[in-house]
Amino acid sequence: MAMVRVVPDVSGLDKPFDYAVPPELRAIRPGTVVRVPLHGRTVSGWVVADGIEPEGGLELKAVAAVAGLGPPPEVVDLTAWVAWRWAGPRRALLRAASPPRRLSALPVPPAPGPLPAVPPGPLARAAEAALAQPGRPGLLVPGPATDPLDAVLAACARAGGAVVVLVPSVGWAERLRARLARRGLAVAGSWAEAAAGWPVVVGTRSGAFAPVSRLGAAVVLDAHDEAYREQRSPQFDAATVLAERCRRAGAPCLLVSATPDLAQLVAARRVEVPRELVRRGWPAVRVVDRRLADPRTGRYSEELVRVARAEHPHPVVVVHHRRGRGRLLACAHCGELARCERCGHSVGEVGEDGARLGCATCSLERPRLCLACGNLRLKVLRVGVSRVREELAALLGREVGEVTAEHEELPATPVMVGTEAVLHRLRRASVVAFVDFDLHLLAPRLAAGEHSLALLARAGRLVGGRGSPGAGVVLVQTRLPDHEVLAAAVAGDPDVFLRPELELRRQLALPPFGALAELHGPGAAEYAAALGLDGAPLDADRWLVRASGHRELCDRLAARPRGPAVRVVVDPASV
DNA sequence: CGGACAAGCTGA
DNA sequence: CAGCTTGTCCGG
Repeated sequence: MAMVRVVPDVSGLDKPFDYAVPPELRAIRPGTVVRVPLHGRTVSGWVVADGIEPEGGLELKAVAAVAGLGPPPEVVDLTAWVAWRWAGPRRALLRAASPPRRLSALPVPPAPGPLPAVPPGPLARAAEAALAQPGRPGLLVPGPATDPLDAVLAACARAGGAVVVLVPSVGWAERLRARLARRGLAVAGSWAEAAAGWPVVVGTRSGAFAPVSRLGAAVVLDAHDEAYREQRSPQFDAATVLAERCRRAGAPCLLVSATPDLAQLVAARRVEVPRELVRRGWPAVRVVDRRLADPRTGRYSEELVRVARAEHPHPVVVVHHRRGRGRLLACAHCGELARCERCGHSVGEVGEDGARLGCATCSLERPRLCLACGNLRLKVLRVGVSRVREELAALLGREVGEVTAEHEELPATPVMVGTEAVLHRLRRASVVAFVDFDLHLLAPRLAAGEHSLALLARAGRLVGGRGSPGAGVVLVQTRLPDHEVLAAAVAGDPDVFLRPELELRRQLALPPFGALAELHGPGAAEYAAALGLDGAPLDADRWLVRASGHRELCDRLAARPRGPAVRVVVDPASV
């Protein structure tokens, strides 16, 4: 009797089990969703392998039923690699690769239409050159405001299988689907259509597992975007997953990013985009040196006030990366930092007028006074968005709106203040001004520079490329005016930052040279020791381990099963 | 995860 | 020592 290996859809259980396949269930193949008996109950699971050889003396139970369609066999194999690469359970990946609801039949695919013509133009030519060589992914680095559509069309114009296109957000996916449909391409709008053979699939993060069985090519737009990183374990990066999938399928993979991350820069084959196209895709960036500014005169430069007062066709967006009002306070009398008495984290002003103090970590609130000396006068060391909004409204003498991830509606005011969320939610601006860019440049994480440059690129998309009609300006207030990130943005050339940064990482043997994993939980120290890797504690129950590469790191992690007392993040972003 | 079973604690 | 809690193991 045929036998299959099944990964049960049971959380906390990351282990395959073997079952016999009764003759009447012959539709079973890797990927099929089945019902199987396990420990006295019947659970769902995925077939991950067939043709299993019986092990001596073990009486196998039989698969109870076929529950529906699942990922194609190549994707099932891919989930095993992803589980290894990010040291996490396979079940979550099989879920991401499966239809959202039970599905037992596929629609009839559309008749193959004519392939779109490759649009003339330098971006399409560069994309074609990159797509001509499978193996390593090709990397295109246009400007952030350069429309990447031609690169996508160049991929779609290649025959030989379905094209998978990834974009970072759902909204972008919808817009791109509509644009491709207008050019006569049949774009899959569901799991079933992708599985049935629609020629183009546009998706977000989980699109890397799209159920296409004949992959022709793949394109990842804004390949550096943090949205490609899964938040739950295993915390895979969809761009890396799709590149590996292409490698296995022998299909070309095209990464497109104005600000590629260093790992992609090393892993991919760079295909040059004409210099002038790149430069025109970067916004005009004005760096405002705040080194000589008196901290007491406020945090708004003359330039910022001038542009905010002027009339513009689109909003002026002021970006500040902390929510709330006063975010860090100290006693004006004794200098003690205002901290939470329960958890020790800093407390900020909460409520309409900031009359109370609240903890963002444990949400405990207390009256606005110093715990050390009882003084009622606290001074604000770091302000939040609400405070910036109040100050700007007073300074400009006009109404100023506020946008954070929490505000449902976008304000209609010509000037608005927001956290980074505003750059995701707004499509167009005349000015994007960063109040304190040093918060980004000096953020305590390895990729602070890359993220800062990506932030400027995103702002550039709102104001438009330099020289394009109606283009605005990105204004950056900083005390680090010579920082390479700013020099790169001003020059419209990311390599000004990326080259020296890559060299620095090489010298320090930091990623992308070598691989890191963060372990946390009460058992982190013990587990770090058991791995036999170079390790260092970060704090009470967080450890960082380092290996020569992912092969060594992931093999060690896979070889040593861990208890629930340790959580593992491969390629941690927070370091 | 969730059931099975063993070992530990409590009270009469 | 029954009756209950807590912990550990295991599932095909």
